[in-house]
Amino acid sequence: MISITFPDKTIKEFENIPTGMDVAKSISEGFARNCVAMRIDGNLLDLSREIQQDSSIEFITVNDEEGLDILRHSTAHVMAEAVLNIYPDAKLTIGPVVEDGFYYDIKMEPVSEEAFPAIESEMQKIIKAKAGFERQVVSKDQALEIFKDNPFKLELINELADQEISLYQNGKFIDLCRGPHIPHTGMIKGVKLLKISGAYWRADQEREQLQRLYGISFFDKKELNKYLHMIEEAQKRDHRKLGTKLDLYSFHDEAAGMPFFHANGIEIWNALLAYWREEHKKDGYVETKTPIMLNRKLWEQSGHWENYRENMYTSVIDDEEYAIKPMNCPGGMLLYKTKAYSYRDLPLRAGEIGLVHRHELSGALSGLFRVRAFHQDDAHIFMTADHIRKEVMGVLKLAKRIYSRFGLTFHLELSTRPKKSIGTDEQWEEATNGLRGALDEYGQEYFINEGDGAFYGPKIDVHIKDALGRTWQCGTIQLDMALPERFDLTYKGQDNEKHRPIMVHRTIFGSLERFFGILVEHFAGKFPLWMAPVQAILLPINQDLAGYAESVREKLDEAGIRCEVDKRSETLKKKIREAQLNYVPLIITIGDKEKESGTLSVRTLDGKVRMGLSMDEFTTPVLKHIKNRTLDESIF
RNA sequence: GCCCAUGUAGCUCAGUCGGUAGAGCGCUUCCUUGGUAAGGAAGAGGUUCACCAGUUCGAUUCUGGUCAUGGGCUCCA
Repeated sequence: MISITFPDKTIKEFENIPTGMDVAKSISEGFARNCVAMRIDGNLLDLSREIQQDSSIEFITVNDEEGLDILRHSTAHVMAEAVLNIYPDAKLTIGPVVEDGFYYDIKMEPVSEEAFPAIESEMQKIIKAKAGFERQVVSKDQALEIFKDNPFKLELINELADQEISLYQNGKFIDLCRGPHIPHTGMIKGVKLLKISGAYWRADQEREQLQRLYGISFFDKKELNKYLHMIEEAQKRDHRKLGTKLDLYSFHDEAAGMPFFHANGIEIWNALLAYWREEHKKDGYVETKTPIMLNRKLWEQSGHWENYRENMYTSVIDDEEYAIKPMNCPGGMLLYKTKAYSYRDLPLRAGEIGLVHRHELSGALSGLFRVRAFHQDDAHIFMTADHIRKEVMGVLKLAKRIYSRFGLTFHLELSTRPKKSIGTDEQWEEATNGLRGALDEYGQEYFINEGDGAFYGPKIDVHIKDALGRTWQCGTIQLDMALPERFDLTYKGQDNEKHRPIMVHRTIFGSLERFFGILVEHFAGKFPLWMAPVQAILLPINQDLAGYAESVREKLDEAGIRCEVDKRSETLKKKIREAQLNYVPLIITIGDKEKESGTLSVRTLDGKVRMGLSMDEFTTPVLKHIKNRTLDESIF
């Protein structure tokens, strides 16, 4: 007698060693409804396996993330079957689970999203049939025979080891698969096809173009609706839409990938930069500026001409070839070389808001997130090996200060020496240990990407997390062992000998344009007071008061509050509504009472109204709030 | 760069089975508006439907190409 304890504590006893199907059957009998798969001795398996008597079994329930992945992978099979039913000539390739759902790459005639309803209704038929997923193990030869009409599967099979090729069958549909799968298709309750795109077989541009169908599924229809609602919410804060609505920036065919910033956008931009400059000054940075166009010879010296040329914009001037900078570093090298340095001058922290241009592939462009012209908040820190730990710590602390100002959290990743790299083992060890030491001392947990560093040195990447939980790589701290060498940078040591400084490239925002876009989506357009393009709007309740409102605007403007008057001949109700929709933090109504008493009546975005504030009672807390750059919504 | 979709007024979009275009918002003017989420009326606005060719008596509509945008792929030393 063998007993198995199910997740909901029920116990089922078996006469013999149970098979997975026995377990599945007892689940369907009501012993544990939520079971989708099991883990035996640590291996994730479906419910169609033999169970050893001494196995340690753990069940994966629908609430587990793993359970959801199994469901979605099974849904990919269902989708593939549905596609085959509709397009018999289609050839399946692979169908994995991804972060938000699953996809299946299929060789078929290109289809558009118009095909989704038909595929979805075909999938519903398969789901309603509640066919069980059955696992079969066949020999390689048998597998080759079964999939003889599908060159992609044949390629996959031929790469597998000789024994144990598993197939999964639900109804008549059979697919090559490692598993595991849910017990039967009926467990798929909410399913939706999301998008379609082209993809290459084996991600190789030279090989067949496939159709990649994306979908998502849940154990519960409500979960699906919640997910679809979340997508809708994310779309509402799309920075491309909000940029138009809030009059921040625009894009034009005449300069693809090069954003135009409007007056409102520049107010935010300037607020960001003013803050950046203030924080960097505190940390002992100096600010520099280098030209955007530099002679080819410089790029040859830096190595960019050899390695990065296809991404650079070039031009010929007076028979000399020039390139627009894709990075700021070579210019920074020239700056360093204008002086002789003593060890006492180090560390030297030189920042630059540098405008760079990179000719990204046309298909890669996307709003402010992927552009061809952008500003990097770059800085180069020149130092000795002894400085590494402290300097890197300094950057981490600075990054934390700046990110938390926006309510952004972050995680850290350390990338180590790649296969193709320059420098000696000792140099890499010293550099990597420096970064690791700084990370350890900083104390926040970090991930390690072995071999993911740049060829010229190891790096720390900072990934921020926005209000929707999405992550973005913004900050980076890269040690560079190549450029100081190529440009023969030196400093005089205590020993009166020339030494090679160590250099770090670092950014906090990364690309200002991209960070701007992230902030728009993070705040959903509702910027904190210190960043808001229009901080206060004055609404005269009738046209006769427009002149007085203008005089108030001048006073507030002088006090340092960004302010506008809505002079339109509209009702107060409408003006307030529109100011709210544009997320103006301070909405001030001007009527005769206010004019007579010289006071202000202010409505904040939380809907609270304060009447009869004197100019001082208004400006003092507002200016303090702006100066503190707080996220706190309450001002008074 | 590759695949699919899209490109019509400042914005969001409709439309023309081929006969030179519409709505709402916005804008202008007038009337209104005296206190916290959309007041009313009239008017202007498209070098004519991204651009360039082709078919046609005639193209915004059909065909081809180009450019741009969106979703992916790839790329992001």
